[in-house]
Amino acid sequence: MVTRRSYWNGAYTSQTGLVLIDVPQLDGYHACRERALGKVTVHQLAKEAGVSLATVDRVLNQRTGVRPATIERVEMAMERLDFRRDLAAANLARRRTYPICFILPDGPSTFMRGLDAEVRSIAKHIRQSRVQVSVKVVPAFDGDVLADVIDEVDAQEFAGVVMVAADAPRVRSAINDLADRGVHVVTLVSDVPTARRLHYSGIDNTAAGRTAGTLFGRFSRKPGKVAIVAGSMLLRDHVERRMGFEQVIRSGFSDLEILPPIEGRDEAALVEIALTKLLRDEPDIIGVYSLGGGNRGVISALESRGPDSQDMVVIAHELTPATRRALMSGTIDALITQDAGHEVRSAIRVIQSKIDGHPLVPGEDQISIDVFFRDNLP
Amino acid sequence: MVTRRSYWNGAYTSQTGLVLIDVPQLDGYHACRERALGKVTVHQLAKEAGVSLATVDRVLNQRTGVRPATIERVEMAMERLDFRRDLAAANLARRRTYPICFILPDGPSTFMRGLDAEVRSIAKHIRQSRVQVSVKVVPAFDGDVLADVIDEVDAQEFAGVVMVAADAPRVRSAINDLADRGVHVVTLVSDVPTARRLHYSGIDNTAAGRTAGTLFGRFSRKPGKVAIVAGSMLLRDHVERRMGFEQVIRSGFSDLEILPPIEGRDEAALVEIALTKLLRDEPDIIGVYSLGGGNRGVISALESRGPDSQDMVVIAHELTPATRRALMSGTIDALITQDAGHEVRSAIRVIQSKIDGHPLVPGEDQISIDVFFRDNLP
DNA sequence: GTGAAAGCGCTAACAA
DNA sequence: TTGTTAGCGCTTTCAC
Repeated sequence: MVTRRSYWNGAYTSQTGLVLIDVPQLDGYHACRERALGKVTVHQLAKEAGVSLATVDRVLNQRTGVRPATIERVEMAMERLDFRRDLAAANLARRRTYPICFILPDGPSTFMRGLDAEVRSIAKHIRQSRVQVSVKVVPAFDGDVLADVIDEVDAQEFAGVVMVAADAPRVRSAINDLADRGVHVVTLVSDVPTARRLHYSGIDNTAAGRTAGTLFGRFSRKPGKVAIVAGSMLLRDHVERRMGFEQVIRSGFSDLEILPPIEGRDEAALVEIALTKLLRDEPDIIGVYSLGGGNRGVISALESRGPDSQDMVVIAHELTPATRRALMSGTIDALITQDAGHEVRSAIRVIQSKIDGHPLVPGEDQISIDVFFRDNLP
Repeated sequence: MVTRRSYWNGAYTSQTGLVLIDVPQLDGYHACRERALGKVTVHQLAKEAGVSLATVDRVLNQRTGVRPATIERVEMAMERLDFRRDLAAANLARRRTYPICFILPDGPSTFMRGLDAEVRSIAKHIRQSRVQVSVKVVPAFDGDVLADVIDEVDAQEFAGVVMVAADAPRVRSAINDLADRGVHVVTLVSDVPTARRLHYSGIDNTAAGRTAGTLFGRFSRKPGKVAIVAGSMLLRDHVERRMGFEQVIRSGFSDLEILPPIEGRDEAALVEIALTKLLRDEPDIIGVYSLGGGNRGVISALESRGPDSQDMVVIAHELTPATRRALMSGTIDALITQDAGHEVRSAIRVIQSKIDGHPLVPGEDQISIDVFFRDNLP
């Protein structure tokens, strides 16, 4: 029998070098079982404190009308019994539901259509957990309509609103008004950091742009010009990606010159025409960075040029059937993406835990930037 | 007033181009509110079907002892009322809990210590949702002890077991036995694909290795040799990463020669000595790929060499204080990582939904490969 | 200020 | 084969 210190904490003894700890206390092997069976309830808590259920509940929910001395007694008892209230039971008794509204942009963007589909799919799957999801679709690239729609949201009807937010002044104040009406607002994919939204569920787009910049710089083998293709500069995500990209290229790869962006409003045909023209006019272009809108147009423009495009460095955002194909064929070198499903689920959980008044499990709100090459496509 | 088809589905009419849909049916603006208020319960269902609560319950839970005709009647009523049972209420009545045991490797690995801490933190945060997490720590790199510990798991005590699994024959059969005893087994970080585990919660390590290979190949500017540093080849994760890496280098970057791996068992000191020696003996080494164990040793070996290391391509796995610093300082060029918190939460959810007999929300079990450069560190 | 009692939506004895 | 009834753990009237 050997006794030794383990690397992390505490000591253990056994031939197998095994240790079993109940979380968070280190009270030995049987801790788990005891706790599992002897779940402490409000009844036991009331008995221990020598008060009634109602009083326990008042203390638990910090309601008024309880003598300080009584509060003290209940809290002591909670401490002694290691009481934790059962959230599910509490919510059942409260008949609490989570009515959430998603506001998503309409338009031809494959990414946005996918996001929409994701929301509906998730909505369907979580209806048994009292989450009721509605979806509103608004015209893309129109901050005023978006602001109108936000203004129209009935604060009695929805506890939370999740939106792909355009960063326009009217939108910002509409978000603030909505928050003031007591609705939890979460921005999705594209943020309005200066508005009083509860949370932003999306990637750090500046970091994503920097990632694209690093990849671009290190993949390219000769000096030259870089074409940028954007959807619109109304959504902050593209603005930030471009900024991050420029930061890295300017500071680390000064032999590359970034051209002014083509704004294609997610319309593949427009993008294709504009990019084809640009590639013809500027023979020094050594690569393309597509911020996310109109990828199909980028791909067409590149592929119809033929072998000239072969040694171009092409980096794009979002994983769609088109970009996947282009990545496999070599037209695109790397894809920076975000998992729309993660973002939607995370947004819902943030609102849920806010309503529950229960802290979010740490990290539950983190959305990471995915990078794909032809070799690691899922 | 304009009527037009939207891009995704159905039609909408309004000046603002706004549409509000309840999921999943498109039954107009008020659908959400109606459903929110008029939640269908087993009582209403029983009344509608003209049977008792108990019978409804029998049908709902597919218990025996109900006449086919009665089943039919209840199911028709469910259909008619669009009934969905409230999972939380059901689990409350059942007094269902989720006792889950994590089996994690001991040892100096910063990643594993972080994983351990993550499990404990998450465990603490989800206790109010009837999830009871225990942690066992076993010596790393010892398949036999791991198998013993798995054999010792009490199937009455734990509904699920999550483990960082060594891929050894005894471990595989221990997992199968455990599964046969009715315990849901989830592998974490490193898989045993041939065992009857319910799920693997971790990244695709072959794809991760391929990603490393692509980055390495494209970042390197001259032919030469590549040093590989591994923890141990008992865990499948390192084996697979190496395989993926070699695939890409062999097929796409044939001017690079991969050296046999250094096995450091996560011991920084050992790794440092071995790598220092290797770098001295093989002057043609143009870069290092560290599969994940002993990164601190890799960094020390590289940094103590001084300026010679500057133009080396260095790719490593896992984000720790040491690798973060090295990435910032330029010693490491890219980091391939996994989010331990995501993996742990995902593992728990998979087990929970299995116990609930409720399908997992799609994508909830997906773990993505993160790629970090100095420019996009979180 | 405090307590008794009736639910929340579902399950599970135990009868019938 | 079916129904009645008493909970699960917590909240919430409404009395005292």
